[in-house]
Amino acid sequence: MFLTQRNQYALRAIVELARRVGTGPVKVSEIAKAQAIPLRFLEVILGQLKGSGLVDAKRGYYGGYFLLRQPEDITVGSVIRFLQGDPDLKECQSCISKMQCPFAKDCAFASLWTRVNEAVFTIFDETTIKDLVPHEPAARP
Amino acid sequence: MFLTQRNQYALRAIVELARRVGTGPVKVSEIAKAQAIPLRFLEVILGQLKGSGLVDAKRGYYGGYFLLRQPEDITVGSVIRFLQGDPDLKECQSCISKMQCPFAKDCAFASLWTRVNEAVFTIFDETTIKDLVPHEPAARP
DNA sequence: ACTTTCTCGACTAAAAGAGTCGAGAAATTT
DNA sequence: AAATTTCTCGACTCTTTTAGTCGAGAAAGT
Repeated sequence: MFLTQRNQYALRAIVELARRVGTGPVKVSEIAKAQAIPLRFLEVILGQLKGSGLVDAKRGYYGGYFLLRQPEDITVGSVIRFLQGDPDLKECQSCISKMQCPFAKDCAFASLWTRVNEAVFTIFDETTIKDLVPHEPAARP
Repeated sequence: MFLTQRNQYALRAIVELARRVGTGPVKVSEIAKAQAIPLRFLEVILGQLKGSGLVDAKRGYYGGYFLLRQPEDITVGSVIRFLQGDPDLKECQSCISKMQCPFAKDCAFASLWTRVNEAVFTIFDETTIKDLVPHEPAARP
């Protein structure tokens, strides 16, 4: 509803990396399998994610992807902001014409969109990847 | 960002009707002109909106669309909910597979989406169409 | 009758989203 | 060095969604 399939894949891929922190680079194929994401598509997505500075990759036999920060230091907001490449939220999306909005700064729609956006990102910014890593059910003694 | 062009048209059409409350039915062509919305497209949109019980129309010479409630009694939330026809938010959009999510009710993603959705609709539900009607700049004395 | 304006369904076009593919480059192993 | 593994890059296709159009018909008013 708020995120495209692609962006959810990206988020889940990062969560998968977070789950495996400390075990060395994780192969795209492993992530794809664990998260049931189409392999070739995931390659593209992870390639993009490298540009964010949040993850990096290594090639070759022991290659794979890994996080550049601790899961608790990566917010969902930062990931989403990177993926969406901040759109011109300054522009009132609902005004008849960008240049002709007679109410400019006080446009009621603009204010509404801004408030909604802030509410959403408040939540995204206070949620970290660590918060999204599922807790394994405690092993039976 | 959150609403399609179409749904923004719908909201703006309702706002336009609100602006003209008390002046009798408003023709689609007038709304289209005032809000710079493609006429034929707006016809479709308003046709759909009739199903919401928020607006109704009358045909013929003095025909046009009009609100069935006061602008302050129509929330943005109710309009959007109608336009989007509530999607299965109960389903976790981010789990690998709808039926195979191992964390079911406690899935961290599901909780996140729910919270975001609630935050958004809290704002939408406390904003009425009246709030969106622009205040005419006070006439010079 | 005649005009106006909504009404209905089908239809087309454009854009975004999802997913695929082949060939190449860096690491590692043998 | 040769073979293997795995990431890398750009282009490409397929599908779905969104946007927008159109013609003919039905109610309301003059």
